[in-house]
Amino acid sequence: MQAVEASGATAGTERDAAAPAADAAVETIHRELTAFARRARASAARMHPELSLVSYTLLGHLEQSGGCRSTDLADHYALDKSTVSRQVAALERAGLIERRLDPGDHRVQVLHLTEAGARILAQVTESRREAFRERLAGWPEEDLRRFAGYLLRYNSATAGDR
Amino acid sequence: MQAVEASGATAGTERDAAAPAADAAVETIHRELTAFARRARASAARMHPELSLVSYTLLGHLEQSGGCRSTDLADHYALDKSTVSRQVAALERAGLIERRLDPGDHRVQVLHLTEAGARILAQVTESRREAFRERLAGWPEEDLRRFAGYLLRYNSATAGDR
DNA sequence: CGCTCTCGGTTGTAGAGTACAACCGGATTG
DNA sequence: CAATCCGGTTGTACTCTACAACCGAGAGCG
Repeated sequence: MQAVEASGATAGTERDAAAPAADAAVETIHRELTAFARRARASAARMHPELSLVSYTLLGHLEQSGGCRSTDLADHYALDKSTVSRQVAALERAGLIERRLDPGDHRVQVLHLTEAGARILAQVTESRREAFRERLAGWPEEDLRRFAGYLLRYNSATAGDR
Repeated sequence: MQAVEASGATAGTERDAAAPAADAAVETIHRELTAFARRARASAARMHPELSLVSYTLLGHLEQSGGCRSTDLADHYALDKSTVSRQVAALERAGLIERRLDPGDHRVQVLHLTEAGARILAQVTESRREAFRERLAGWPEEDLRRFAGYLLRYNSATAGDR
């Protein structure tokens, strides 16, 4: 890896006089992930006023899973079922998803992307991906792969408890 | 680096038949950062009911800068000045910060951490850091350093436009 | 069968975070 | 001084979210 180090950023707090380098790294990860998170919503909203970050991830999950229940979404994203219910209602109103009654159990409604929903999702995904690609332009492929791997590892470690 | 790769996670969408590996990595980064962001607020709130993610970052900036104006905070975090105004009001009400009139310019009020504010901030930082440390336990130091570096690089690239 | 319990989902209510627009009062400049 | 700029506050409205109460459909049991 190369001159990433002291690129100013928010690196201000010279911490750890005694702590090992690993602690400094953890601190940086903490700070930078936090900074990213704080901006994500607003920037997502700015990029695609039509599809909030939550709606986007919900649609994404629907696509990936090929249809699932509201409860599954709530579990997966650690959201209250009422929240999901309203989000889903909005997405349905917008014509991006549809509900199909489960013939086997009349309590459940299986959610599916509509054609329009799939289209919008693909479009937003592409535009988001493009934005990321731009920001990551110039990174050596090796670094990209490693970065992706780290994020996967980090998120999967935290999937449960957060 | 080691077996981070196909750790299942959300890596589901086997994309890129034709796309280079770099694209796959970008896609993963995109997905995982998004997932992280979506959870951050709620998990932060769960961890420290007393200090929201925004309040936390605001206090952090105050500490780092050693006092600044509301406008600076708004600029730095791409927030509306009204939002910052209310956050600041709340933080002041809670006794975590104080306003000092700039003797040179009676329009500006320089914000400073109070003793209590510094204490709470340190406490929350420590607890957050501990949570991160736990999640990152077992990572080789080399990976931690690289991960931190990547995040710094990523965030500094996006600092302006987002 | 009928009663209770569980479960998926909706609705009522409330609070945080945010933006935009209008405004206020001190500072700057012509 | 008048016009303007600038830091900050207030009014308003909307979204996201949680919690709690509720509804209707299965499931288990006497």
